[in-house]
Amino acid sequence: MEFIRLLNTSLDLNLKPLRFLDETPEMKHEVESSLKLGASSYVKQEKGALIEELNRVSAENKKLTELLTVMCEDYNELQNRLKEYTNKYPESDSISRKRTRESVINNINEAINNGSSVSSSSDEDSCKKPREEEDTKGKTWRTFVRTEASDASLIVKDGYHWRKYGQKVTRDNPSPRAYFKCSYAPSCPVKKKVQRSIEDKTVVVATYEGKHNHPQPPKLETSSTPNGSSTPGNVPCSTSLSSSRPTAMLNLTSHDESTTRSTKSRDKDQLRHSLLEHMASTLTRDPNFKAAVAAAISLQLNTRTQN
DNA sequence: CGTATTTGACCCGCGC
DNA sequence: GCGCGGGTCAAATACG
Repeated sequence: MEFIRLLNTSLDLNLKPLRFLDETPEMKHEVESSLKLGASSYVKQEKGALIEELNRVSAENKKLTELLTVMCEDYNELQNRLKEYTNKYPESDSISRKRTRESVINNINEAINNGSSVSSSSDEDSCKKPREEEDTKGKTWRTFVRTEASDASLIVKDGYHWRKYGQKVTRDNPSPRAYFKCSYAPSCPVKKKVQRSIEDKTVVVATYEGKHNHPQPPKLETSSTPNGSSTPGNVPCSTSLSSSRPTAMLNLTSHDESTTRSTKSRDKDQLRHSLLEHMASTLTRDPNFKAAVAAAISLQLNTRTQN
C-alpha cells in the first residue's frame, strides 16, 4: 500500500545537540568565565562555529520543508485518487446487516486511505481521526479508528465519557469486544461496542447505539480531534518528542475538497510553519534536551581549555 | 476512599 | 427443551 511509503518519516537529520538554543544560567556562567579567560582568537573561533551551526540548522530546516512539501503533495494525490475511486464505485444504499468479507475489507481499506490517521507513534493521544458510517436507521453508526496493533486498550477518544461495563470474546473475532456506556449523563442511553477489526489489527471498529441526550462534554484532554486545539490556528498537525524516541505525526485529514489552490498553498505554509515552530518549542522545553546541550557545550569548552 | 475497570456469572433471544 | 452466542450485571480488584 502506498500510504505505508508515506509513513516512512525517517528524516535522516543530523541530530547533534544544537548549541546555544536556550541558555541556562549555568551555561551562561561557564561561557562567560571562558570568555574572560579566553583571548580574541577564541571569540573568533566561536563566531565561526556559530556561523557553521547556523548554516547547518538552515540546511536542516530546508530539508524538513522539502519533506513536508513532498508529503503534502502525496497526500493530495492520494485524496484525488480516492475521490476518483469513490465516484467510480459508489457504495450501495442497501447495506445488509451481515456484510460480506470483501465489503468489510473495502471499508477498512477505505478508512485507512481516507486518512483516518497517520501515526508513527504509540502515543495514546496521537492522530485518531475516526471515519463514521451511519446506519440506514440513523440510530447506530460505526467508526473506524486506526491505532497501534500493540495497543490493547480499546479506547476510542470521541469526546464523550464512557464507562466500560463488559468485555467478551465473540465467535467471529478472536479480539475481545468491549462494551461501554455513556457516563457523562446518567440518563444517557448511548452505548458503544469497541472491537479490533479481524482483517486489520491496527483498526478498531467502534459501534455506537442510540443518541446522546446531552451536549458534548467540554474538551479537556480527550477529544475526537486531539490535534485540532493543540496548535495555533487549528492547523491539523502535531508533533511529540520524548526523550527516548522523537516522533512526528501529521493529521492531514481536514482538507476541504472545495478549497482553492491558493488556500491549499497557504494551508501548506501554515502547516509547515506551525510544525517547525512546534518542534522548536518542544525541543527548547525538553529538560533532557537542555541537559544534553549543556553537557555538550561544557564538554567542548573543557576540551578547548585543555588544548 | 471514591471511582473505574475487570471478569465470571447470569440472562435472553434465536435456531435446531 | 436445549445449546449457543451476544449482551449485561455485579462483586472483586486496581488505581489515583
